[in-house]
Amino acid sequence: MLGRDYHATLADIADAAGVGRTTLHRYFSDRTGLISAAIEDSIAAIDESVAGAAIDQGSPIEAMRRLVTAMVAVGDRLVFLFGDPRVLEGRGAAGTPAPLDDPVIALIKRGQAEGAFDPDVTPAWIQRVLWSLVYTGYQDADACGLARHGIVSAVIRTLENGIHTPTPEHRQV
Amino acid sequence: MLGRDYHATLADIADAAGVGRTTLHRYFSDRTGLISAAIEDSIAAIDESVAGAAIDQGSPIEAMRRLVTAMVAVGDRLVFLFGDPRVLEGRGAAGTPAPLDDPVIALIKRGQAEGAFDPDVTPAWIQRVLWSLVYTGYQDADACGLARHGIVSAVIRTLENGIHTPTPEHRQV
DNA sequence: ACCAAATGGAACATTGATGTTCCATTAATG
DNA sequence: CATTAATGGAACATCAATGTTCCATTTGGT
Repeated sequence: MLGRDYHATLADIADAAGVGRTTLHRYFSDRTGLISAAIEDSIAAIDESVAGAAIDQGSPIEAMRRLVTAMVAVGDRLVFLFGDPRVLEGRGAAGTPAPLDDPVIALIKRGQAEGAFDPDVTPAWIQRVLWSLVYTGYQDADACGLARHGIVSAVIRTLENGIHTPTPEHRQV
Repeated sequence: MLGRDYHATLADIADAAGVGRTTLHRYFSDRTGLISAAIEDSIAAIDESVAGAAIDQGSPIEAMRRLVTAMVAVGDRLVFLFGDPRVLEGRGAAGTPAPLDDPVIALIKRGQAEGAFDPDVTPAWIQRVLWSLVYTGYQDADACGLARHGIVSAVIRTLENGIHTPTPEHRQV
């Protein structure tokens, strides 16, 4: 709910959750508390999903495909956390830099070192591209004529080859 | 300003513009009026920039490169118009579908027909990818170690080739 | 210098979201 | 069935953003 609209009213959220606004306040002291709880929950879910992808193992390309799959699976959490820059704003200096930044950057650097990924762009750029394609795939799936299960393959395909017609050596399954 | 934060306070906007809040109200009857004016202005600027790219001429790849350049040049307007889905929400049925959808889709279809672009994904998907890369490039330029002038080339490079190490036949200038 | 227009600040009413309190109703547990 | 906890609704105070009015000041043109 907060992922779809970060400024949703507490009344709307309560309605969407099927509870009264009073009950919502009983569980979360104030709006900040609710947001914090949602952030913690989302980070945990994302961490778990990404950890399951074991991106430090196997070939970088295969690892990246597993990562995309894992990210799309928790797309709603990603949209919530990173869709509105204000969500994670107060957390920059404090603790976690971002839930999954470090292992992803490590994977990208490994892929560049092994010759799998474009070495002429920064790892940070590749990371943003990854994120933005996952976001786009998850967010605009229906607008792009993509079925839910088609998101992952479309994201992987475009992430790996861009929009050019694939060359034989880069063709994937 | 509204592009950075769609929910910016009128007082903040007035401050950023270097005028008093009263003066702001004198030019725009209410917040809706201000938003509308900003939308009109942004659409005009985008239309002008994209028209200058003449994407119906030349090879699809060259046209797409010109389009990316034109889009990055009006990145702030794009961020404002499409960054928050609420901005253009009330305009769906009324008039313009979106300022530049049709010519871009036409370019993509032409590129697919001529064998330049991946024919196995929908034009709508390619369009979203294009938009999301431009958005990412414009928005996160500094976080990705990209100088302002490096955005266009990074976006084009990744859009065309993905994150794979480029093959000789696909290498660009 | 003078006048007209525009500006910015202050004060005010209004609105919507929020947080709180109280109470009736419902669900769960013995 | 009786007791207890949880729930949802209503009412209220608070606060921030908004829109309005009024007035002193500044700006620009003559």
